[in-house]
Amino acid sequence: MGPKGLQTRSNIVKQSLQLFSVKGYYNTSVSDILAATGLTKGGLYGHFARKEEIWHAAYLEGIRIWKSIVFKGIRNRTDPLKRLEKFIEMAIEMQNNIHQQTGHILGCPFGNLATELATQDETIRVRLDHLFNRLQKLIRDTLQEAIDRGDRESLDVDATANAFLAYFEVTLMLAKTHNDPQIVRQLLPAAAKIQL
Amino acid sequence: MGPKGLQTRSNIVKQSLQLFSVKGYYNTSVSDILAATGLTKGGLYGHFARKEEIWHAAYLEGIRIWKSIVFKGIRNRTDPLKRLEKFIEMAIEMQNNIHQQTGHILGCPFGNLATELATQDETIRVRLDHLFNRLQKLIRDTLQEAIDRGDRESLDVDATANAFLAYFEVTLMLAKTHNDPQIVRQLLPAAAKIQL
DNA sequence: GATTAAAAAAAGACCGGTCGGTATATATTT
DNA sequence: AAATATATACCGACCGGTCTTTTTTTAATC
Repeated sequence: MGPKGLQTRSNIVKQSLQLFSVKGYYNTSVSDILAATGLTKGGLYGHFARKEEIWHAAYLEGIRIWKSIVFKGIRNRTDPLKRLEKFIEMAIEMQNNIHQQTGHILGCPFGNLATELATQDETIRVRLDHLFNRLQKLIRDTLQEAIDRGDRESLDVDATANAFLAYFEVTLMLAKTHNDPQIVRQLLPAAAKIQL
Repeated sequence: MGPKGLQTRSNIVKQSLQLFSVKGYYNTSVSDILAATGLTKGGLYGHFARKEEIWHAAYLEGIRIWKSIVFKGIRNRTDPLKRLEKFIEMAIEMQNNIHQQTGHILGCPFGNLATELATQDETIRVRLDHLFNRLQKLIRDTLQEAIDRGDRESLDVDATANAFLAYFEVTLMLAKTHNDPQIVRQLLPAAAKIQL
């Protein structure tokens, strides 16, 4: 695979991620991807054998991007509670960016996937289950670290981590139905402050 | 429309609601509905002109059923906080029933709709926005009633109502990815107790 | 730096199947 | 007998995917 091929493949993944995020998996057709990339069938299927494989590559790319954004402002911060606040900030910024690009509030891409595909595809369901478990563990560990450092009085780490995730997901969902980027800015930090 | 027709129509709605709930809107084909009802195209399209109309009827039926279940154990209770607890109980029971029938945890049907269709269909998005606003108002009013009665010390009604809804939605979503009806029984009341 | 042949990439025609939806004829209720 | 309900056959469009041909890129040679 030469440099040209790699670039095209990368573009397929990028455009597909956008489409799957906005339209969902079933409602995104291969033709949509062709239109977005400017390719034809032959060109596309030279890179991926099935639509499902395109989705998988886009999924991995989505996680990569998400990590890079969310953890960008988090490294080098020693205060664990500040890390959680920064996490919220980055999530808000991310939604705003996507809103500017697409005109839509998309919500949490992984929550969306869970909703659409968890009852349809067992492999995807298991993958998402792991993802959410890891995210919950990350939040729990961060809270525990805050307690150990003495930044916080003791609290129910499990319940608080669940609450944190819950605010996060549902705020994004409500922002989506409300179709208003402002509501994320208002709801998410306000709700998070109850627990932090 | 004679009694026979009414019964057939009712069955179409019932089966479609089941299918849309499990498979989502785009992934449910008219053929799926034909197979579930035992009808043929002619029979079906005598009752509904478009797939979208079937969905709309199923949506209204879904709200009707949801209300009947959730409010069943709520009427005649004067204690507002007990009503919220009963609300949670009924939601758990509902998920368990559906799990027994379908083998799946489906999550909140309205949350699912919001996720799949809010960015696709503006009419549906607005409808769901109203629905969630009403639900949030209902929770706020119930909390305020508890305060007014002196059952509860003063609290941030807005934030607590948002938290309540958040726990509710996200617990159902995690139950879906975890594919375990038990987790609803564990997570939902535990999380709710933080606020109530 | 131009020439060239092999390899990679993309185009385009085509496949069977399914999509949502229609028109008309036939049963079945009323 | 009239009205209602259902079956059957069919429509064009699009679905995801394959196959063969053409173009373009790549790397080695001069």
